[in-house]
Amino acid sequence: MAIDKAGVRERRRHRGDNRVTIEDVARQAGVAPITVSRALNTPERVSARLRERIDQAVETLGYVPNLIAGGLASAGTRVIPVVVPSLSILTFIEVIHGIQQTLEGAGYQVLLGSTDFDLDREAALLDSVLGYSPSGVIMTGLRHRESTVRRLKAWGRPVVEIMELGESCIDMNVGIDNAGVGACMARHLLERGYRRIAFLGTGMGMARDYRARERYEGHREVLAAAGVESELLFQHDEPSSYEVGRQLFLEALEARPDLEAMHFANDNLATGAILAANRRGMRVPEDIAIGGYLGLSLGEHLTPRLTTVTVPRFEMGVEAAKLLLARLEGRLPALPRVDIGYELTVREST
Amino acid sequence: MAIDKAGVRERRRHRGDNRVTIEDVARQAGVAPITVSRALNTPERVSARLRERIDQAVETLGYVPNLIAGGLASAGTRVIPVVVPSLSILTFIEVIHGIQQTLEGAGYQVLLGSTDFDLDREAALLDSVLGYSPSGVIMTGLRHRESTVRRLKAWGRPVVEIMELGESCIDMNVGIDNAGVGACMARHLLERGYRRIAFLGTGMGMARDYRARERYEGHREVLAAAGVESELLFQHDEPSSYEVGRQLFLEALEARPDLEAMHFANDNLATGAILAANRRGMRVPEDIAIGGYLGLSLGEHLTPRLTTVTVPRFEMGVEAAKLLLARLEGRLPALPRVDIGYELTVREST
DNA sequence: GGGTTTTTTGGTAGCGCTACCATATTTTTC
DNA sequence: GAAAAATATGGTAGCGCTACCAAAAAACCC
Repeated sequence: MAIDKAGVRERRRHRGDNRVTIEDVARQAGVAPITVSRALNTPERVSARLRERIDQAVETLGYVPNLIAGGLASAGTRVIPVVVPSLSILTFIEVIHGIQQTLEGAGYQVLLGSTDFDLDREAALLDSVLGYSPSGVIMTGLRHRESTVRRLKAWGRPVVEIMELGESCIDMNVGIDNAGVGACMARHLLERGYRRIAFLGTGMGMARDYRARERYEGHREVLAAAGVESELLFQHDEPSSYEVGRQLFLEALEARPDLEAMHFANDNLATGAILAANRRGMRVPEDIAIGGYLGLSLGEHLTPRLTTVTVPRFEMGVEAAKLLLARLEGRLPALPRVDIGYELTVREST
Repeated sequence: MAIDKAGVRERRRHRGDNRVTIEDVARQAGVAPITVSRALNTPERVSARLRERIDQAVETLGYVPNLIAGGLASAGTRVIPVVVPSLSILTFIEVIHGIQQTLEGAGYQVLLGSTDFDLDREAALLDSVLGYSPSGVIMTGLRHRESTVRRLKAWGRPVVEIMELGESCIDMNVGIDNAGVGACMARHLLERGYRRIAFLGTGMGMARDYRARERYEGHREVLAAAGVESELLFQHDEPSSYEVGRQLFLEALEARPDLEAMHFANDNLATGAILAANRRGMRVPEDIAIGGYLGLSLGEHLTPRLTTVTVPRFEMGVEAAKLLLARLEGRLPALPRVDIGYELTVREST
C-alpha cells in the first residue's frame, strides 16, 4: 500500500513544474488540503488555531495558489476580460485604467482584448476569452453580433457594456448619451451666435466608430430645429489624430471659407485644428470658433483654451468595475444602468 | 458497469455550467477525446479524414476549448502578463499596444498589471499573476526585488524585461539606453551653442522613475565633460503632465532668468513648456530653447515644432512580444537582448 | 508474406484545486 | 447529562483537458 502510494507520488506531475501545492501546505500544517483551501478562501470557517498554523505554513513554503486549478474546480478565475475597439485611442485607455485600478484592488485581473472596431473579431475574441472562465466581462458599446449577445446572455455571469447608453443592454450598462453630447455642443455654438457650423469627425461610417455618428446626429437635430444649415459634415476615415484634425480644419476652411464654427468629434481633432490655426496666425474664435469633445487636459494649455464637452472617462471605468464587483459579491445593484454624464466646459475657443 | 457509468455521468459537473466539452465533440465525431484534443492542437498528427469530421463536430456544437482545463493539464495558458508601472503614462500604453497586437495575432492574451512604481507591489502582483500559469511574462525595467528575480529565474519560462537595457537581465531584454538618450540631447544642445542648460523632470527619486534619472545622468556627464555648469536640475514629484511642464518651465525661468535651454525629461513636460511659452509670448528658441524625449506626434504640431529624441515605443512592444513568441515556439533567439535605439529629431524648438 | 518501421488512434492517469457530503467535535438546550 | 443543533474538519470525486504510454493500423522493406 505504502509502496504503491510512493510509486504514484514519484510519477505525479507530468512535467518539471515543482511548485508548492496546497498539499504541501497541508502536510506542513498537519491538516487536510481542503482545510487549507478553506483557510485561504473562507477563513471564518476555520478555527483560529488552525488558521494560524496554516498561514504559517503558507508563509514558510512560499505557497502561491494555482488560480488555474482553482478556476477549473470552481469555474471562475478572477479574470475580467475587457474588450475595447482600440488601444490607440486615449479614451479607451483611460477607461481601462479606471477598470483596472478598481478590479485589481479587489483581487481581479484584467485581460485585454481589442477588436479594431470589427464585430466579427469581437465575436471571435469573446469566444477565446470565455475559454478562460472569467468571472465577468466588460464590453464596449451596445452593438454586437447577434451570436455574441446570445452567448453572453446565456452565459449567466456579469457583463457590463460601456461607453454608450441604451435601453437594451445584455446585463449592465455604464455610459454616456452621445446624441446628448452632440446636441449640447451644438446648442452652445448656437447660443454663442454662430450659424455656419460644421461637424468634423473620423471613422463615422457605421462600421467604425458609430458613437461619433450619434454625436453628429444630436448636433444635426439641434441645428435643424433651429432652422440652420445642418448638413455640413467633413469626414475622414483614418483614426483621429492631431494631424487629421489639422487636415480637416484646412479642408473645411478651403471648402467653406464662410464657416463660423467647427464642432469636432473629439479633442484630438480639435487640438490639431487649434494648433494649425495658431501656426497660420488665425484668430480663434474671432476668425473661426472651435469646439471639441472629451475634456483632455491638453485643451486647457492651448491658446485659446479649448471649449469642450467633458466626460469622466476614468470614472466610467471605475463605475463599470464597481457594478461588476457588486454583482460578483452577490449584491444586486439597484441600477444596472449608470449614466455617467457629461459637462460643457466653456473656455475661450468658442 | 453501464449503470455505474451512467450514474457517474449524472452527477458530473458540480455546477450548472453546461458548456460543450471536448467529450461532447468526441462523441459527436465518433472518436476519443484525446483525438479531438490533437486535432485542435496538433492537426498534422491526425488523419485528414478524422480532422474533417472533428472540425465538423466542433462547428456543429459550437465548441470553445476551456483554456483553463487545458492550462491545468499542460501547465501553460497562453496568457502573458504585462507588468508596467502605470497605465496613465502614454509610453507604457504604446508599448502595451505593440505587445498586445503581436501576441493576440499569435493566439495569446495579455493580462494587465500595474505596480504604481512600487517594487513591493510588483512582487505581490507577480505572485498573483504567476498563479495563472502564464506562458511567459513581460516586466518593466531591470530593477526588481531580489525575490522577484529569484522567482522568475527559477520559473523557467520566457521573461522579457523592457524599457531599459542592461547586462544582467533575468532572461531577455528589449529596451533603450537611457543614459545615451540624455547624452544625445545634451550634446545637441551644446552643438547648438547653448551653455546655460537645465534638466527638468518628474519623479526622479530612486523610488519612482529611475529611468528619467538615468537620462539626467547621461545629460550631466556630457555637460560636465564640456566644462559647462551641469547641476542645473528642476524636479517635481507628481507624474509628468502638461501642467507640471508648465510649472517647471515657469519655476526655472524665475529661478534662473539667464537660462538658454531646457532639457525636459519627456515630451509631455516639454509640450507644457512650449504652450506656456506661446501663451506668454516668449519666443522659442530665441528666448529659451526646449528639447524633449519620446517623439510624441503632438510635437510636430506645436509652433515651434519640438526637438526631441524619438524612441519607437510601439515597436519596442512588438519586439518584446516577438522575442517571447520565439522562445515559446522553441526557437532560441540569437540575441536575447535588443537595443531598440533612438533618434534625435531636430526641429525648430532648439 | 513476414517482419520492421512509421503513423494513427485510444486508455489511463493525473494537473491542483474546490463542491459536496460525511464524520467528528463542540456548543446549546431542556 | 443526554439529545439536538451548530460548528469544524476530512474524504471523495470530479472540473475539462493533455502527457504519457500502449495498441492498432498503415506503410515499407527485402
